[in-house]
Amino acid sequence: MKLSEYFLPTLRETPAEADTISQKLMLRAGMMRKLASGVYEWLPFGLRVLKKVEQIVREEMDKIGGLEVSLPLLLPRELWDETGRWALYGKELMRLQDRKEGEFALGPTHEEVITDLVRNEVRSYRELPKMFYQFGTKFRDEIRPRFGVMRAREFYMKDAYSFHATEEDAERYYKIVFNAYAKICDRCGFKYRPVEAETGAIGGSFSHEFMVLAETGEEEIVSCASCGYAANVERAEIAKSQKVRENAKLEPLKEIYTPNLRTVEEVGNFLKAPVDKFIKSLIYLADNKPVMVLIRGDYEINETKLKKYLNCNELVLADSQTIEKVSGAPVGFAGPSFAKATEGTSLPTQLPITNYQLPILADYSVENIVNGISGANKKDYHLMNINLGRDYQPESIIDLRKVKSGDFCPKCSKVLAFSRGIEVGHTFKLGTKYSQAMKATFLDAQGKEQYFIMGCYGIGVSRIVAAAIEQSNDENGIIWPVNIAPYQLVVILVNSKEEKVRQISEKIYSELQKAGYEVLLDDRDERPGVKFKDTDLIGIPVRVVVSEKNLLQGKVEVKKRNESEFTLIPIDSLVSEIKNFLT
RNA sequence: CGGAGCGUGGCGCAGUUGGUUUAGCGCGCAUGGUUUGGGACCAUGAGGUCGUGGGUUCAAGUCCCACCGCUCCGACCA
Repeated sequence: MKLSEYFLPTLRETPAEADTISQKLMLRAGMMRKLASGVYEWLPFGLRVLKKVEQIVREEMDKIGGLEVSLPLLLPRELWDETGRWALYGKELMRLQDRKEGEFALGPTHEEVITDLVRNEVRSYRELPKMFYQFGTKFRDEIRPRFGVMRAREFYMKDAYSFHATEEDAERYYKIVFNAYAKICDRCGFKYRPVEAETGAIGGSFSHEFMVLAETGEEEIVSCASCGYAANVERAEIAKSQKVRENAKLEPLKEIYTPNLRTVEEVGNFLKAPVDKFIKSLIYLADNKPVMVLIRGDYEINETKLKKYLNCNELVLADSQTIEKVSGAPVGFAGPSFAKATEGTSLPTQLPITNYQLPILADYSVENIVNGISGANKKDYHLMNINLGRDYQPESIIDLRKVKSGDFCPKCSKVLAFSRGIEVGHTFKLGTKYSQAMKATFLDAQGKEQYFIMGCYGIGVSRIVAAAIEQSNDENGIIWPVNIAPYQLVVILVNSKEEKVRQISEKIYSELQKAGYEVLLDDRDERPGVKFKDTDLIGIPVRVVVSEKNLLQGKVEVKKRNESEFTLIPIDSLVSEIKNFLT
């Protein structure tokens, strides 16, 4: 492609809207433009990268037996009612009506559609397994689109769905997809890590996310260098600590006056007590029903774990009125014990120790707190020497904690390391969640009706493009990994008016093309500085500079984008030597 | 949805105590010329419903009201 005939609107200045590196560089390099919040146009140069990534993904899907299809974007409500997701998916689902007021959604994912197709067309175990995949635009009305195409409302994705006759086969195939995803990340030149993840709105029994490692990533992950355990922090389990409270001497419960002291920190300073003596009592509304959750003062609740345990759709911290209503005290004084003690006295005057109107859940971390401190459910009072079993009793004691630096690996007890990543792929083992809801069955070898066992597997193709930039750039611009570079080579004419320079460059350009390379020819009537700056900005892996000076020796200059040194190569051997620069 | 901010040629911005009545600057763009190894220079020029609607006023980019859009922080979310 000759740049003089191309459309590459590069920008010298960064548009004010951009915050992340990839977004800035995609705008500056003329890859995309924004049409609305979270909605982008892909320009020729950007689309070329997108298509490169798409092709890598397609090849790897085809290798593992995937069958490419193309499913509609406009999805009728009825299908989504079958699985209940019309109601459950929430505001993220873009909804619209047709002229007859029929309701539709713009597809955010296609489990319903593909399951409908398969239940209508696949009857026998003999036809299984089958894996269908597609590339297409997905719509999700993100609450806050950001980071350019990384969290957009409309984005380009590969989604795949597999159907199996048995659990074993589904798991066997899950591993195959997992390996294919790793291969895709390898080919895209990523430093990445697959991690255990939560299944979220898609559902299913287990899942993995493929994280491209980047400081700027949205996701936080933990990993264990010793045994290889890796998980999204949302998911990461906590190793249960040893019980130490046996034989501990229980001091009498005391009520103490703590005027206007609400937080663990304030009360801790006041009482000169360490934070790990505190039982933090949080009141949540789970689908509008209040629940109290206990955790040690220096830890935080992992709301994903809590939500999963409660099996609720919506989980929010309760508002102050609710807190006052259920605890009997303003915010800051709630606690798990509804036993009564009077100030200065040593014994509870009255049990019961639980309040049955308010279910109480506790994290493992409170189990070992002996003679702890909590709110007294009374304005300006806290309780000292509160003890599990004697003064309060949660319904269950489970893992509700968010991992924290210094925590140990749940598998091998070594210290966990924290890092950040960009989620470019997600694999789910779905089981029969969708096939049961949609009555999708086949006949097994015994002639018996069975539900399909399913898996689903997504890759954010547009997100991969941004992730690649996020992971590989410098102050001058993008540095494309060779496999997804829109062009591998650029030939620059130092002075495009020099007849000899022009002739030789055109010749080199066409020879390189004939040799199978994707080449840009910068034949614009611009000064060399402009061309060098643009070449660096758009990140072409190797540049060939043709100048009058070097032509005198019959040579051209070849330089890799990520190196500062160039090499002079005789024109005659350029085509044969160029491959050494592309590794 | 809560908090904050912004909206002025393609991009980045100034102008906002109302009043040089033709709204500026830099970049980019067009034409001509000089240049040609890291974002050149000179000259000439094109390009603006000052986000939208309403109001106040002799007079509104500037003040008031409403709305829309965009961005950031948070909550939330594959």
